[in-house]
Amino acid sequence: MRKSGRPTMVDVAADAGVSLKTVSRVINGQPNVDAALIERVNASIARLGFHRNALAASLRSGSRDTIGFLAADLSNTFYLTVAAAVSTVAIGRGMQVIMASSEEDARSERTLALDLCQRRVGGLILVPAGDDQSYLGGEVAAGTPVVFLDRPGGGLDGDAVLIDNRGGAHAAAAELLRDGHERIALLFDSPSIFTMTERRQGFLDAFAEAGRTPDPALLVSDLHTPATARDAMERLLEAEHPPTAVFCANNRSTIGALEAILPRDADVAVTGFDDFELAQVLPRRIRIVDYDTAHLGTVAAEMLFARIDGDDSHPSHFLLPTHLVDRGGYIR
Amino acid sequence: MRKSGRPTMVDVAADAGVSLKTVSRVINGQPNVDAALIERVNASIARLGFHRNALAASLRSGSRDTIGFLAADLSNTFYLTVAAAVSTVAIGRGMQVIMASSEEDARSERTLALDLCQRRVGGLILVPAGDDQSYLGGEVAAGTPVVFLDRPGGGLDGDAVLIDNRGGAHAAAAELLRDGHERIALLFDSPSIFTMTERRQGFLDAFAEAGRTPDPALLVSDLHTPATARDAMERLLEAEHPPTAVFCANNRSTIGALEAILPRDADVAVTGFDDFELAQVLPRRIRIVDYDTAHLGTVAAEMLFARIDGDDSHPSHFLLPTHLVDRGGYIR
DNA sequence: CTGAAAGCGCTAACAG
DNA sequence: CTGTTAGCGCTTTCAG
Repeated sequence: MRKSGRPTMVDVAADAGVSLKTVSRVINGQPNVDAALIERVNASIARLGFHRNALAASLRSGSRDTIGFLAADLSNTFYLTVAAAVSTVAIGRGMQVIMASSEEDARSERTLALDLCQRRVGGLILVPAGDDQSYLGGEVAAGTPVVFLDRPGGGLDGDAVLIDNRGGAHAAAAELLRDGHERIALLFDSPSIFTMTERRQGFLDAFAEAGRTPDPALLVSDLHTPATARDAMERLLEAEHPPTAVFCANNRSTIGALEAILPRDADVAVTGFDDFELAQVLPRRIRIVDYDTAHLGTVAAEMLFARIDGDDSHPSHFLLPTHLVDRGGYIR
Repeated sequence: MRKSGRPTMVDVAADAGVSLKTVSRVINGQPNVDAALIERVNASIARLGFHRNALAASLRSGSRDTIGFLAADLSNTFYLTVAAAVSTVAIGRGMQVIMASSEEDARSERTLALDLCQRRVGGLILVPAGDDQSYLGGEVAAGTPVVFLDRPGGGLDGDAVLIDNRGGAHAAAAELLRDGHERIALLFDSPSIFTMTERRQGFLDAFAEAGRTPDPALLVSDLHTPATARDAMERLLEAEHPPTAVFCANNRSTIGALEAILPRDADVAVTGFDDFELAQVLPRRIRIVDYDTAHLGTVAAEMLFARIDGDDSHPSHFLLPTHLVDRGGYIR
């Protein structure tokens, strides 16, 4: 009967000598089927090695059984951790996750997001690479909810799940100021990145509140890698008036700063945004603006599923709290 | 015309005043369509905000446009890195990746793998959690290729992409022996894990080749976390005859061992399997059995696509080479 | 170059 | 409790 490889429900029905609909009922666990028939159908399913085609099922029923997660950079541990959390929530709901990465490219983001929509995902968690997501307007209107993650979306009204970047940076800088530091450096990446401007702003806010102004010579931007951050830190340390403290706006900057500070045992207090592996093993104590990365994914997934379940309240922004914690610092 | 939300190709055809088939041709870029009609159809597509339903397309055509990646533990950076590499290859082929995690549970693995097959993935990359994948026999026979990753599968003939665990551990131990170490400890996780028994075997092989036998008191197993590895290392250091070197069979063990060794500045040479973030910043030089994690994913994806493209040669095993490298060790 | 008809494998509606 | 009939949205024949 089966012309092309896999057995279908029609084959099972023929084999079991029942109707197609009875097979469907058995497979979907619907009530009101005679026990003997259930037995017979199950036997045929096993004998033929039948597996239901989920694509056909969802085409007909219109149900969605996957969600999309479009990261900005899947090679970044941060997004991967988020992705794992999203996946856990989804699987708990019997759904699976299609993941993709825009590689921080706005055009890729658009292509991939629309591609996911063509696959009729039930919803989309999106880390914006570009600043305009209005191209998703049609999909959202047609009932595919979108939740922005890590960065707010543009041109589209949607939920967003963000780290409290500004609050965390503010707390870090305020603490350094309270500790009496006069010269505090700031190492950060490109100001075109949302999280970077937020963290810088938190840093500056703390100065403003203390009635202070940071030395512009100590604010270094465009540090994309630990190596560039290390070089920048080395220059600061060798300058005439080196900083007594440094705030690193992401973990790549922190690692780079430490690569400059530790070998020369420089007397500089270090506070960094983002935790990292092995921070515990550092030979000196540093402060970290920490947060629960996985929770970001969990919250995003839960918001998305709430929308899928029909929540049509006004789009909201969730701010993930941060905490200042100690890392490293064992006695040598 | 559109009763339920999204416009369909029928709607586009009606709007453009052409047949359904013409719309299909335009959308799929098939030749032999009048330029004026293409124009008209594209205008209608834009006006209606049409997006093709990829599910319906692949149901009818039988084509597959996703592959499945089933990791053993998506919260582990290793699998996440692999996943990212797989995704990159897939997207380069216009396919997307559905990811899931069995959480090291054989039953979950089975459920999720079969679920992915029900979604008609074009192929499956699988990190076995259990030791029997014969349940996939039917799917493989029906044309869904499977590639095992990190661990060989059981009960099913399939390609496998593995790290050269034994060779890497062998090289590490041989080097320590050449360096004259008499007492070399081995810290590892459960022997029920494939990679662990392979690495232990490589370690033991090196001893055998040198005509030596390791002290059983220095071989510690079942270290699942850095904390337990740290405790084990502390006990070894405080014993009557402490080791002069330690080989840690995974990065959790390495981190734990360092947490014991660094604070007391113990004179123990450290070699670890698996690199880790921040290994560069360590205050002392250690040796690492390193390998290209992403490449593992790339190779697995390429093997899978070769199968999808019809390669029906005998299943093969790919062994990813390892390299001994220095980490850490800046001048204090 | 274009179109009408059939059907992928399943579920939904409505009968019996 | 069971079966028959449509039809999801698209691609694939096969005719014009």
